[in-house]
Amino acid sequence: MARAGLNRGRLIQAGAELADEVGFDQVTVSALARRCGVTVATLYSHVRNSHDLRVGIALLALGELADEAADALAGRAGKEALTAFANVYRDYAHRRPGRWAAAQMRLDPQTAAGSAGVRHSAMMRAILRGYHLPEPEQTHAVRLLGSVFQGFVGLEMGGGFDHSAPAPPESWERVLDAVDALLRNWPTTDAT
Amino acid sequence: MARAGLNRGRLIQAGAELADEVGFDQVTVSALARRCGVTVATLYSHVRNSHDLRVGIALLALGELADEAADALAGRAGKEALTAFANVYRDYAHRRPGRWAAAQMRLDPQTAAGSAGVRHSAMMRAILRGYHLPEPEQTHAVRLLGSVFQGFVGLEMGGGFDHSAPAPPESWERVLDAVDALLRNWPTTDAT
DNA sequence: GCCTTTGCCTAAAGCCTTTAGGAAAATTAC
DNA sequence: GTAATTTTCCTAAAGGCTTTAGGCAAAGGC
Repeated sequence: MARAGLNRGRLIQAGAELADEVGFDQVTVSALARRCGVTVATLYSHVRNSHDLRVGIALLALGELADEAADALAGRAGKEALTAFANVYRDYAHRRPGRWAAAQMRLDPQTAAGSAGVRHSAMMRAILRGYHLPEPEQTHAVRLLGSVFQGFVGLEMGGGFDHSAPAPPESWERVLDAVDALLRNWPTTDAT
Repeated sequence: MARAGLNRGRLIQAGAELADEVGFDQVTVSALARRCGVTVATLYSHVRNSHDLRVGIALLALGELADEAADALAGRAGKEALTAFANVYRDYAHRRPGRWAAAQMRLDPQTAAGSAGVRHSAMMRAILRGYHLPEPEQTHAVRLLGSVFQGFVGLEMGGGFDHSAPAPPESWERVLDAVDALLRNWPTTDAT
């Protein structure tokens, strides 16, 4: 019967590749079975259901992203760290669009807590240490960073920048400059 | 036969309500037909297909959002304008989660050009006029604004802030303070 | 009252999901 | 080396959602 030797890991890997090729929302149990040269029912012995498959891809993506970010962060601090980290996100989104979309999936609290998502916020906090923000402001700053990265890449990928002139990379650079400047000069609470 | 008197407009309106109730990706032609007490095939005389329906909801949402934003902007400038505008976005997302998700849909260039999306960027530019940025930087600033708003609300809605302490509204306020400060003190290109 | 438009329906084909139950290959155990 | 077990895969089948084709009936204009 010449079996392909599939298992959960291989399947999710293949699912991630499929996502990058055709888009995350086109990742269906049927399409994946077709791609693996196997009947649909087969996949259900490796994966609980469609949602489980998608969550698997999301966790894979979050892990890869955290690994790359950790690598990029090694030995860097300040603006250099900020830029390196941000570029990992953006580059990953361009290089693996389907996986990146998967990483945006809403996960239930349990799953999220066990995901590489926690590593991500830890790294953002590490970057912020180089900017010496007062503690109560750190969380706000982490959220700002996440918002800017997520927001910019999301808009860029979604074609939100396709109608105005400057190419995204130029804006990206200026946005990172701006965020760096902001972190170095974080406004105090009593500002009018 | 006691007909309900449906037409495209009413259908898209109902679709928007359905989206807010069960989530935008649960908006299916079948579900909408069920909700309207009509057979599935009926909807296909009002709407080209599933995608067309979703695009319709997206355009409705973009229009509503632009209207509300324009209202909020009237008679305001500077930080007041920035805050009012930003709050319209965030409030809308909370009040109409399904529509907000619809508004994030990727539209093909044609459709996007004819949508209220252009009003949105015009309003952002109007806000920036109060900050007197040099022209080449304006577009970058518009993109930063969009990124922050989109990013923050997206993360908040996606549960990305559920695991750390301060409630989102507090961070939102601080983030808006920070963005205001940044716009008032936009870094020059030659900064190291 | 007739006619056109508009709203709606039945029927049917195609694809995706998911479960149930069973065969064959690969692995392990004696 | 063979027997038992586990793993991988399959056929079959039921239920949903999408979309097209063709036709009936209500509403409204003339």
